[in-house]
Amino acid sequence: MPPNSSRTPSPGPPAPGTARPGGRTARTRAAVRDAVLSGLVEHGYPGLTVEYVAEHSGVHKTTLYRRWSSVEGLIADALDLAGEDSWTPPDTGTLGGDLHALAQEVADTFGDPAAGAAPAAFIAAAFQSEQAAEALRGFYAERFGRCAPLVERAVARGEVPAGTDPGALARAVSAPLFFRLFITREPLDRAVAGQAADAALAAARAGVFASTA
Amino acid sequence: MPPNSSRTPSPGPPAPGTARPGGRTARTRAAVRDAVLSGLVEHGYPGLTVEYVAEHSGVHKTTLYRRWSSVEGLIADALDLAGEDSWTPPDTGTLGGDLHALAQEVADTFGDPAAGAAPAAFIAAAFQSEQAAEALRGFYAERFGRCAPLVERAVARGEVPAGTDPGALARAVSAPLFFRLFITREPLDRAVAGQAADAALAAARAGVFASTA
DNA sequence: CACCAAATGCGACCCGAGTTGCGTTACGCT
DNA sequence: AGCGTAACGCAACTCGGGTCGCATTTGGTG
Repeated sequence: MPPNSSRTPSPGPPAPGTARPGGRTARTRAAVRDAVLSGLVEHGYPGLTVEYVAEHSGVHKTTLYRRWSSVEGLIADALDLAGEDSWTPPDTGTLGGDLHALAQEVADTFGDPAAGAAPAAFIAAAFQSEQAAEALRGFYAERFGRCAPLVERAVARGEVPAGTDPGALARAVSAPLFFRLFITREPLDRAVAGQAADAALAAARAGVFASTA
Repeated sequence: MPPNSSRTPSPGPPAPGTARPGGRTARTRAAVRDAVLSGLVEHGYPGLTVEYVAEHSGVHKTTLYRRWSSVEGLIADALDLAGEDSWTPPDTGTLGGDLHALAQEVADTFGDPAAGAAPAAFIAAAFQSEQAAEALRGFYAERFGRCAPLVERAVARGEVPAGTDPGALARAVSAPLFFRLFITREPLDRAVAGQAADAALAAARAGVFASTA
């Protein structure tokens, strides 16, 4: 089973038996996604237009509207691609170290305009289209799932209570950072990232994220 | 000094001595802001158009573009109005109670589509225009400032260490909620809100938000 | 290899957001 | 009360996003 879970009928490898998974369609899709990503870093989300993608991908405007229907659809598809990477959570030996590394990773990503443009666009697109919102939801669910081993190691070491919810802890680390970046629009430095990690760690130790006492 | 701090030259009561703070301009501005808010709850941010505001406010399209320049400008101005309310943080007698009440308030606001439409639009607009982003920044800075007494009371009661940063604590409560709402696009129930309050409380007790030890 | 359907290319068209120039109204001041 | 100017109303225009109908290519299939 391909990492692309099904969504709307439009994009994605059209189910291994149906239609034509052939070469041209795949080539088109890849070219389009490259153009979308380069467009995002170049003009940002507000400046990304379907016509730009058409020119820089060699795919006709009509085709883009037919298969992706809008800029948000293009971004949602690009998000699927982004979710297929091989990222794994840090493993420093201690929970505190892992959480700090995780927070710094987020801070560094959005500190670099080029690296942060695409993720920011994904979040912005979710305001405009339910399709993009669902893609985001799936992306983060899968991403937080990858953090489970990190928490299990900490439980095994006795750093946090048994029954600690991995997802809740992972979310607790990221939330303050994204909050500052995209809600309150405040600057994000390493001190804030460290504080977020510390706060999540303290809450986890107190058993706030443990289901069974 | 009016609660409207100055920003771009365009909107806002034009400084009590200059130009003409007169009746028509003020009436126009009020009518426009009403139309913006009703438009947001009716069509949401993606569907809010300048022309809609023109029709429902009785103010001509040209005037809107002249004074606010775009939909994002209109929203930024409406945000200033929203910041002028008389909201005060809860006071239940205990820090835990206050934080829980705060979290529930956020959850309830965004649980109601009508009440949540405008705030969500403000956040969305900040992705499109720096003017809206700065308005948001100011709004939340002022809002978190109002939470200072809440934390001071807790310090006086000995519930959290002296030197606990009020802003950091207030942010810690809201962050997980907004994170779920607008970043990961996950549903938000009362249990999650309660957990956010508990996590912030645990971190505060552990001294994570205290500057001096 | 020939055929059919899916997928793409292509240009013309429509519509609405945003702009411009000018005339009109109303506020503020003497 | 009367004047000057800021603020607003108005209609026409431009321009780019998005759509439509049809021709063309591509890939799977018997």
